[in-house]
Amino acid sequence: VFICVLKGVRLWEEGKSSDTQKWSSLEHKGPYFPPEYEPLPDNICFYYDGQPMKLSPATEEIVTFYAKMLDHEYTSKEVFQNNFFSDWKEVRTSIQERKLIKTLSKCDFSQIHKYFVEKSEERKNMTKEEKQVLKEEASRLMEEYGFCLLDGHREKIGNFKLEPPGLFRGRGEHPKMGKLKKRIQPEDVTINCGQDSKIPAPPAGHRWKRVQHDNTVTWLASWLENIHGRPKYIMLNPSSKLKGEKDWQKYETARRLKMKVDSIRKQYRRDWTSREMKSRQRGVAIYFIDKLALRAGNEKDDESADTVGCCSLRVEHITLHRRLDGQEHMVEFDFLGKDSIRYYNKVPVEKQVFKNLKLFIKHKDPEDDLFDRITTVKLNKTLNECMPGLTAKVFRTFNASTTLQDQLNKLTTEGMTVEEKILSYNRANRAVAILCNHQRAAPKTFEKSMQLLQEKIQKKKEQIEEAKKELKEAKKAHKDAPSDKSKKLLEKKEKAVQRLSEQLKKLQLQETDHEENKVIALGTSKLNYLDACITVAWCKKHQVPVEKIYNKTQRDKFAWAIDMTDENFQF
DNA sequence: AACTCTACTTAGAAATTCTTGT
DNA sequence: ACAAGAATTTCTAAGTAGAGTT
Repeated sequence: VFICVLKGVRLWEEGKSSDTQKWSSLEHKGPYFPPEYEPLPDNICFYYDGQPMKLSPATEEIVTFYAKMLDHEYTSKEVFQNNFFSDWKEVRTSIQERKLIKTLSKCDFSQIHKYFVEKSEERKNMTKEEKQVLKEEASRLMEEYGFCLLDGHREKIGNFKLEPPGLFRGRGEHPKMGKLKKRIQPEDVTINCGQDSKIPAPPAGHRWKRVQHDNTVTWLASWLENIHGRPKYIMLNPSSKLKGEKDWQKYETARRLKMKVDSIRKQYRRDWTSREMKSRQRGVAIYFIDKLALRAGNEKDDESADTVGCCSLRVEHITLHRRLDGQEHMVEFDFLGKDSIRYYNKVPVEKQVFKNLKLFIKHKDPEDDLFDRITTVKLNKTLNECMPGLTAKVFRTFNASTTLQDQLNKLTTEGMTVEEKILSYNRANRAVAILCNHQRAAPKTFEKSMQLLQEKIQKKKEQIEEAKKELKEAKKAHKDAPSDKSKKLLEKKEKAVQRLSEQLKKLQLQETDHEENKVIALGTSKLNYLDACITVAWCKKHQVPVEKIYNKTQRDKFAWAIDMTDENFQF
């Protein structure tokens, strides 16, 4: 028995080490700690109920966090104010502070606020030389803390600076907004490094929480963040080999799904008519994930914003329309997804899906789960049985990359200029961003820049009118009294009209592009969902320099694809 | 099977730097 | 040379999902 157990353990360990060992040597300097708090100068003061009040450094620091945010919308929210005030209260040590400060509305941070506004103004107005000094300082820091040695290679770290203390700003209606995010002490930090590497030195007079040598994980340091008590990590930059290989693997999994997707689609359609409710729900859920690129929708606690994904959709998030906009069996989705970004969509669905949805919502309240018989865990288990490595999120990657490839094929033609090809690429990229619902707040300068563009267009149109008039005159002159000179003039005027028309077309194209990008964020899909091999192959096939599509960071991240992809690559 | 813990990817906002037109 | 606007980088929150625990 003993031998069997021993063998079992060995086998398990070997199995584990062969596919979960992430590195064999790892050395780094540990995280960089943000600078200590610098107390306010004596002439800058906090006022309570009209009276100046000197605060202890600890409470003063917290007050500066709030004061700095004063002209941000956040500080006008009651939840934010209450969370801030109660966390601030807990840090107050002096009896005077505890006794006196009773309500936020009597707190006056305006002098402190003004002080920081002026400070940042000063920063902006620094001379070139002063800025250069700062830049060098930063690059020295990067040089010292920004890299690690992993398996003998110098790799860039993604976030070597620890997060400074401040007030927590959640996304959307977050119940914890305004809470104090505490300063991280070395005693909070776990270091992970190679067994025989040099152990990073903690700041003088301090010690690490723990030093471990676990090569089954990729992080260099971790701590528990105090708002939710979740772990945070210091990890490598996407340009690293470790991350790059993982990224490549992700797209290879998505490509395997391509081989399997027909049979999976057949299966979920079959599930729509299953005797079992859970199979029907699973079938419809996977259909949504596949068709609409919805996220899985894990359960979440109520200590965060109320957002949902597919499996956590509630009855109130969909409306069924027998007929809508001239189409049958329409489902109207309206819910807040990740980062409280609104998902709003009206989609026609198969009759059987419509019937099922009606069934799922029967006798339920608006706040009940739409899919009450399934969870993301069960759903992923089913998917994994269809194909090893398949989970809900693979569908997003698969559908995003497939869409890019299809759109690129559709939108690119040989006669196009490089500029037109780039526009096509952006269009294809945009189709993906829309599919994945990647939105952003409209840029503050949007209206202005749009107006500017429209003025330019108007001007161009006037120029064209003018040029046409001149052309007409030239024509007439040439007809009345033909001569070499009149002919030349005519040709010149014709060219001018043509040139101006082209410029107008370009401006109008720009206008469309700009308008369409108003609330669409292209970056997220480009960085996380689109197999870089598709882009690289397209660039090669159509002689578009890859730098026109990928900036430096993106080229670093996708080095693996740029190196190995030829123009015949198919996703 | 529910719950907890952990590790990793994905996300938009904000800050910073670069580019462009004047 | 400089200011405005665009592009890029930084920051860190918020997801997904696997594994372990009860």
